[in-house]
Amino acid sequence: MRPFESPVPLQIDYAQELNPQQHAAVSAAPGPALVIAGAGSGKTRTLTYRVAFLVEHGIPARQILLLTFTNKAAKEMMRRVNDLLGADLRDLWGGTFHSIGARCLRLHAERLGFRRDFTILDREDSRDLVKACLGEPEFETTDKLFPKPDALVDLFSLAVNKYASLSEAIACDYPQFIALTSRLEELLRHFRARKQAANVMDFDDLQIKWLRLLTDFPDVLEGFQQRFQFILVDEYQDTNTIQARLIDLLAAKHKNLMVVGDDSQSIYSWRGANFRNIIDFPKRYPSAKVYKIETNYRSTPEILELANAAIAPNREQFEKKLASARKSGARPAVVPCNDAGIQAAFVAQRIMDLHEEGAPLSQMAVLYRSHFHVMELQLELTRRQIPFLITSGLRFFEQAHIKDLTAFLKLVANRSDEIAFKRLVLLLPGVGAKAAARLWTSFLAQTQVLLDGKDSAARPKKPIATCLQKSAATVPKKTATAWAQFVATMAQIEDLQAQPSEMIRIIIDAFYGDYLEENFDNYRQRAEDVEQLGIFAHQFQDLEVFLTQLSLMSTAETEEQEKNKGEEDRVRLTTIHQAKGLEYDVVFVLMLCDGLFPSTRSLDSSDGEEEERRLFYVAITRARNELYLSYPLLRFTQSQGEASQIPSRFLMELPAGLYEEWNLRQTNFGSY
DNA sequence: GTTAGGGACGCCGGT
DNA sequence: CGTCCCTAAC
Repeated sequence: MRPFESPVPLQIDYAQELNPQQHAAVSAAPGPALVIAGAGSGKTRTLTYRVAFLVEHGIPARQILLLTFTNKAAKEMMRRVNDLLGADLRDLWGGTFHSIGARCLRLHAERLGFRRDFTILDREDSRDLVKACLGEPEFETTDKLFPKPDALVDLFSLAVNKYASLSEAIACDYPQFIALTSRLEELLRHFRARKQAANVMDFDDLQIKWLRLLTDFPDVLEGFQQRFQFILVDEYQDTNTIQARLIDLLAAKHKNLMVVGDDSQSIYSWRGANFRNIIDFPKRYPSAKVYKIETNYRSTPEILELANAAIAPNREQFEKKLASARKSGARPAVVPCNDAGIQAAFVAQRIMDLHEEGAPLSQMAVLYRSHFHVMELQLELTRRQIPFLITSGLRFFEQAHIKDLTAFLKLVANRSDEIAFKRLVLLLPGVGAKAAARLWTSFLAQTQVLLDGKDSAARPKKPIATCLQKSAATVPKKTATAWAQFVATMAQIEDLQAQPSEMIRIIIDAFYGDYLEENFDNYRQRAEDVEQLGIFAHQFQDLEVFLTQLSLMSTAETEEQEKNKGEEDRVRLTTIHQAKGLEYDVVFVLMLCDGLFPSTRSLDSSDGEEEERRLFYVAITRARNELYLSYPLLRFTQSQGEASQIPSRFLMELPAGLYEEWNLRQTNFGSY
């Protein structure tokens, strides 16, 4: 394809609104391009303008595919393009690899032996299903060392994400299970068969089956290649092997592929991300143009210098030098504290001081390596009544009560969903694992009674409630009342023809409200959450779309809902992983002790330390104006009680001139 | 034979 | 804070 010639006068003055490096990338000629965009250099801005640039040059929105790390990022970019151009971007496909995968798979599920109304399993669901497989007679074991369902799910997932066979994954990452390889392979076969029978896909299936769809069905591949003439990928450094192959296949025809990333911010190798994808991109695409964007608009020179020094020990990276465009500010502070309690007190006090000087709480963030590092601080903030917003380990919709509710909807959408079914009947008093399994068998038989005979497609589906009714023989006596209530609820919601918010209303009124009240002390809080879910559901007319969205929404996105609850000014508490792409005026990084950050478990592999260092780099570069790096000298541990801590090796690596060491004892220790 | 409740232990990260 | 295992109760 020839370089872009503007057929019409352009609305946007690109050279004016972008710096020269950004402008070069945005106006790149068609063909493969790699954009190395350092932290805070306007990566999102560059991608946004690139989309606008394409649209202005007459590329129809439906021919553009935009793959991002979160759905929120995709939405945000499309909104910004819309603001820039006023163009209609509804036809532009933008989202995460998982959500775009789900979309493609829905179009062609039959080719892979699934129906297009498949539902999506989260990690817990997968674990439940693996557990169910382990309950089959052939897998019964008394071996205490046999891997737990959690470990099995991890193992199966890692194999997929590394695009390796199970035996390769075992040999490479779980050598302790080598002797079990053939049994585990058999188990995996069962697990897969059961997923297919239940018409469900887990997160990994949304990638691997999408890839299979493209490799096994040339006509399908051809269709997508034809459609997606321009492909843009954000956060390319965090793609795994499958995702890189997906992109390569989709772009193979037109080769109009622009990938954007920062090799220094690759922090997801533990879930299969392959950092070689970005390093080797120029080798895979010899004609690729490489653009570097190296001006940082976010951080003060002091913070940026510290960041550059922090990442310097890493061997493998693209040569680049980030320079700050900002005026000088305060040097970052390194703050040793006696213990985690003092550390929490220090952070809380500092937050209060800054807030009194006029800094909004919402512009401050506390970052940490692992969720449990923040416990003491939560207590301290609560004690001092400093409002905070925490992105905890559990996402909103992974909470039991939210999952209970969605299980109703999932079963309506996909009556083969064994996992949803069992979850629901387990809510009933007197029903445990055994009764649930019996009920499922009998329910399954009932749903299939109508399938014999001819032309099942033309026949109206037998209502779920009727199938349940006919399974009632296997219900324990004391469950009878609850069972009737359950069946009645199901009868009501399946009449509604895909009105998610209506369904939720009925489930709460007819069944789940009572259940919450009987089973939980904090039922009010939980009831409020499910109400919230009902409100969120208002935006959706279509049940499948709603469920897909819900399954694939990240923590950050669910918080959008939370935010609407109160406009209160709050400090942000988050893991570094979840803070990716975000920025704050003031950043605190906690628990910089060797063994916690870098974490011991990451140091098994030689690449582990480099990845932890990149994580440290990501943490530092979230800060605009002020940065505090703290660690406790003593820490209470499970095994040894009070143990003295060694400061993180990442702190030791920093040249002393780049930070200021605070001594809480000498200064105003009393107030901390 | 099952289910329900209580106590002990262990924790990296997330679509 | 949540999962697992054990034991009491049905």
